[in-house]
Amino acid sequence: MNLDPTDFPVSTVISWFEANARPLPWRDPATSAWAILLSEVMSQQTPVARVAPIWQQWLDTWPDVESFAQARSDEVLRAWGTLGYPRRALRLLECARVIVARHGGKVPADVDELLALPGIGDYTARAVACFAFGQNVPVVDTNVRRVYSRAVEGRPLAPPASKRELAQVASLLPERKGPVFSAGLMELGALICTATSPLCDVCPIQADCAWVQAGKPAPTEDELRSKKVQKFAGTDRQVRGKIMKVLREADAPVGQSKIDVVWPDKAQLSRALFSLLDDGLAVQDDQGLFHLPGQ
DNA sequence: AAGGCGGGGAC
DNA sequence: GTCCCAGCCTT
Repeated sequence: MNLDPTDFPVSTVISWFEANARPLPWRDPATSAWAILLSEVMSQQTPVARVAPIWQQWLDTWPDVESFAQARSDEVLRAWGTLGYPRRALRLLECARVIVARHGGKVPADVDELLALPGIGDYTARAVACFAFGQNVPVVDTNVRRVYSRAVEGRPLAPPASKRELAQVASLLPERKGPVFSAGLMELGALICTATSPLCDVCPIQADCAWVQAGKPAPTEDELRSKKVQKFAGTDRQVRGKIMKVLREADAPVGQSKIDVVWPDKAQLSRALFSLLDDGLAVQDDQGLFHLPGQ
């Protein structure tokens, strides 16, 4: 028994959000479009609670896109710290340089122009268009997919991201208050309609939720099979992280011996190191020493 | 469509 | 230990 999208309790979500929104620093109305873009990129796969303090420090160091565009890669990677997926930091630097070089230092408001920027995909482009420029475009992140999947389709697990969901979520958008509605959907997914233990008892749209009405069915075997969480312990990703930590904390180029101690499997260590060089996250100088990229 | 890519906190 | 997180990019 699905919920007809035209019956989705839009105004309930909006009023719930206005009463329960977390005071995230980038929700200050004075936040610039660049600072909002920065918050979105940092929040790609990193919980917002970890992002907030780094975001503040970052803007203290580089208050605007022009100043950041002149930063050196090694400064940027150190400021990024342990937010994870440091390729995002390099793409952010490229992104800022494109905004300065091709958009006169102004973050573009057009979704297609945003999509053309390095590191900006379907979610982030629309989040910036919506939250920085007030446009009524669908903003679909993991929270929105989960809320839509449960409340409208009665399915316990959000399906893998697809273009179809953009149209589905677009069909829910109200005429005027798209941005606050989208922020509300995301917040509902982050605080109430959570992945593992949703707080249905205090959910403002519980009475309309197709999943609740269906008796909160568990995921089917097929749905579970399509999930599959990624391992971390023992993967190249973990080894890369350990090497990057050495490079971030070094005040001079380091020799192979400083890298050898972070991981016992030499073949895997070598593979991880080469992949970092390939990604431009590490550089080897003419004496064979390793360091973060400069420039 | 699938798989790689960090790291920390909740359980 | 497992699971998740305001995804993006390449293949």
